[in-house]
Amino acid sequence: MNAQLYKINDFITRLDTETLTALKAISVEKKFKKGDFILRQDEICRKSYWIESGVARKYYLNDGKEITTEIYFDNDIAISFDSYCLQKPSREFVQALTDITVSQTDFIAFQTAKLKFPKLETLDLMMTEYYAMWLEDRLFQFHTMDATKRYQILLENHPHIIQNIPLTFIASYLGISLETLSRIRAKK
Amino acid sequence: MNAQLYKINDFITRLDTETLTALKAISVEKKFKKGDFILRQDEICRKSYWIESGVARKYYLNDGKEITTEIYFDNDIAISFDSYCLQKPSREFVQALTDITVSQTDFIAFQTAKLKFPKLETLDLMMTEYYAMWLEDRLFQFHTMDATKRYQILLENHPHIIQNIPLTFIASYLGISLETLSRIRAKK
DNA sequence: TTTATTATTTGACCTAAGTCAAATGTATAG
DNA sequence: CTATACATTTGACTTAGGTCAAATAATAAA
Repeated sequence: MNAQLYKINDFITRLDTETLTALKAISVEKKFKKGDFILRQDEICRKSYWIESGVARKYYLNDGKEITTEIYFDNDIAISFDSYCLQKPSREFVQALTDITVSQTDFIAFQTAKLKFPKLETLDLMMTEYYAMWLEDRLFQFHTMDATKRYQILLENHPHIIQNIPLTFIASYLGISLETLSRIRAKK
Repeated sequence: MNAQLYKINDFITRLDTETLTALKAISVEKKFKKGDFILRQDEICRKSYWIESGVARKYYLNDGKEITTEIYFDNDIAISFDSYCLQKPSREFVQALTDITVSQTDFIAFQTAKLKFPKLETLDLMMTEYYAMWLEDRLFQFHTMDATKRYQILLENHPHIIQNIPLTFIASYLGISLETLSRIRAKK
């Protein structure tokens, strides 16, 4: 577990019960089936989705081609970030890749709860910091590593990714073509 | 100006004078000369640097080669993000590319001020959201655009960048070689 | 099962961008 | 003003990865 996740975990375990209760009060468990859309392009992302089980992905269309930007596993939070923050139409889709269970929290309810429970604002900040660090790391990979290296790192962090997920999504997530990914896998 | 910047600006103009005074009280104006290091690798990033005038860059070393990750202009905030958030040694350098003036704010002083003035925590969140959106956009460019397109977009957003800044830094920032950038410029 | 349908692999060829090397241009220090 | 260092351009060649097309696998549906 990385340092920021540790920090977040630690913070949550120290939360007072009132704050925790308030958070639980605005969250609902939901289920989606494989292939279901959790969010579509042009919709406003009015909820955050904490993945309890299953796999999902986020993607957008670029010249009609799907570009997968994130693959979500257990304990990841799925949102279209700018759509959520600014409550504007999303450029991205979020889709279940397997049957999944999520804990869904309403944006407005969360904003309201933060006013009463300032520690939720701190939690929000910490999670946003975590996302920014994740983006920095991903950008670093695009900036300095070739396709093979990026694939190796993905495998190290998510060895199970090859079991569940069609290659197209993985290739797109890595920013390479399907064929190139197939060739990388064939070697070694 | 993008929507998030607008949101931040709006928030700042509505801040009560106590909060504003508290923020000013922990900020100091500083000057650096061209070439000076504002932050070195392995140092902890204990300050944030609001650029008032001049140009700076952030970079890290990868196999002995400098990779420029960000170029800062007026009103940008320079920090090594994870070093600042986690107060751990920085992997990045921050260096003045021209003589610059910054408003420098101490990390610990800011954390303390946030406890007394909760609106500073909200401001912190908004600025972190802004950084995450900026990273998402940059990642999008690496994910979907070729070198020429990325250069064009950089030029649109920062037409003055070619006046001041050596090509090596720009090429590195765009993730391409110096020679390729020179050829892109020669065309068109 | 058999047949569709969807995933993955493999081959042949092409292109964007990298590398190495040399030439030219532009600053800056004496 | 000249010399030395640094920046940029240009050329020749290489390579990672893309594209298009066809061949297999593997699933799901009938």
